[in-house]
Amino acid sequence: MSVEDKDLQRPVVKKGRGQSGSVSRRLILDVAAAMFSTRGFTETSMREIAAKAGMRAPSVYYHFTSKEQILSEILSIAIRSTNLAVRESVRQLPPGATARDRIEAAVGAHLRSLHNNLHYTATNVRYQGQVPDEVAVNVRADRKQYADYWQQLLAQADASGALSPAVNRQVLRPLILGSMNQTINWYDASRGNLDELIQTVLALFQGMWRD
Amino acid sequence: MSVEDKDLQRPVVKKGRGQSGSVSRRLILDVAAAMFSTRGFTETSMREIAAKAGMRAPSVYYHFTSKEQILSEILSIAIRSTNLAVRESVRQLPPGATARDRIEAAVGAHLRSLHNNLHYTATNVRYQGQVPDEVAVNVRADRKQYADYWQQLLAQADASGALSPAVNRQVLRPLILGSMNQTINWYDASRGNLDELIQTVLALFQGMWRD
DNA sequence: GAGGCATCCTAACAAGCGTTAGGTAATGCT
DNA sequence: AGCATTACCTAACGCTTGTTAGGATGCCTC
Repeated sequence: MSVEDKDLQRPVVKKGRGQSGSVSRRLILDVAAAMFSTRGFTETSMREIAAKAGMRAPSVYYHFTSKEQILSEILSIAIRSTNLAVRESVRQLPPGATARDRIEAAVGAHLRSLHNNLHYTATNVRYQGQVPDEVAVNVRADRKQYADYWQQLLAQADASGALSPAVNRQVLRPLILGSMNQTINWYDASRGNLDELIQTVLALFQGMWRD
Repeated sequence: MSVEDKDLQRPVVKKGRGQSGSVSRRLILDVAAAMFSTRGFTETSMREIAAKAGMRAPSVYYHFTSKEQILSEILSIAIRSTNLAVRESVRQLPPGATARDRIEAAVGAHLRSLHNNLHYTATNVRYQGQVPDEVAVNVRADRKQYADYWQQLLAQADASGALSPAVNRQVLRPLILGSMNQTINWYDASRGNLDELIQTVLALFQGMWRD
């Protein structure tokens, strides 16, 4: 499953003189995500985004009301797809799964989601510190929801006595999530496949468990 | 020891109509680092940097040849000070120190250096993926030198059989360094003091060691 | 006290930015 | 055939940007 699959159910109707509307929209998001994640938001101009999408800058405004809306939508897609993938992977665990099983499944799903929709998630990681404008209030809500889910996973593990007493509960979640997110800056297939990365992360983090 | 101490040996001479030259220079670097790390490089204008340094934009060009030179200098200061602090902390270890002792000392020194000169190092972490222009060739050299030092520490640990066979050697170094660097995005004193963070990181990474 | 240098200033430039206004071509519907 | 709608276009706006040119001011030296 790629980033988002809505408006792909009905056969795409094509009017106008260019592409179908939803196709162009998605194309703009794709090229914008690619440029935002590599060059940066302010460093990428609407004219460049438009050019890579096969149109001129003002035409982009037919699909989006502003440059910031493009960013906001990219961030939402990134957060929601990861959120969904992680929850789904935990949900599919067998009934007898322990808290540790759940967290390890979540780690794998998070890393897989990160590197599958790399441009979207990399944009999100890059602009997690601060979104340019106040426009992204819903983005902050999405982020909080995902953070809360992890907090819940960790709280369950803690309650079941699975966590090592040596790790500070206050820093564990951001430390784990930050470690995984940072991999988008350096990891590529030349360092081994994704499963190897996941296994190494799980092995490295073994210190979080009680013995 | 703060970020850099050169031109503080001779008594600062004051001519001209403003501050001493080296004082203004350093002030510009400080305010620029603060703004680059929080708002971003392109998002920060020369006029804003100048205003926070108590002058007008063109006056900045008396001290620096371009905006990118300011960034380049901030990055160099960040990398070199961390490089120095980490090597120094390893060097001060007692003679009988193991490879694991050395790496754990390096982890502590790296985190301490990160959060001591936060604005400089945060700027460096933020723009590690790609420095805006080709100007930063020396920056890349500094980075490589530091990365090589870590590679050497890890190679020694591996040679002495200290590393767990479960961790992939290809990804260990960027994974560890990235995990630590990412802490600048969320860690502050409200989550406990720095020593607690260091202890938790060391505890979390326990999985990298054999048994 | 005059010259020289260090440190700032004002004014202004060209280029690029996000965005708006208003027009045009291509398709589907009736 | 004609109309409405969709999806693009060109032209241009006001604004901000990094940077340069040239000048003023204050301290130090002789």
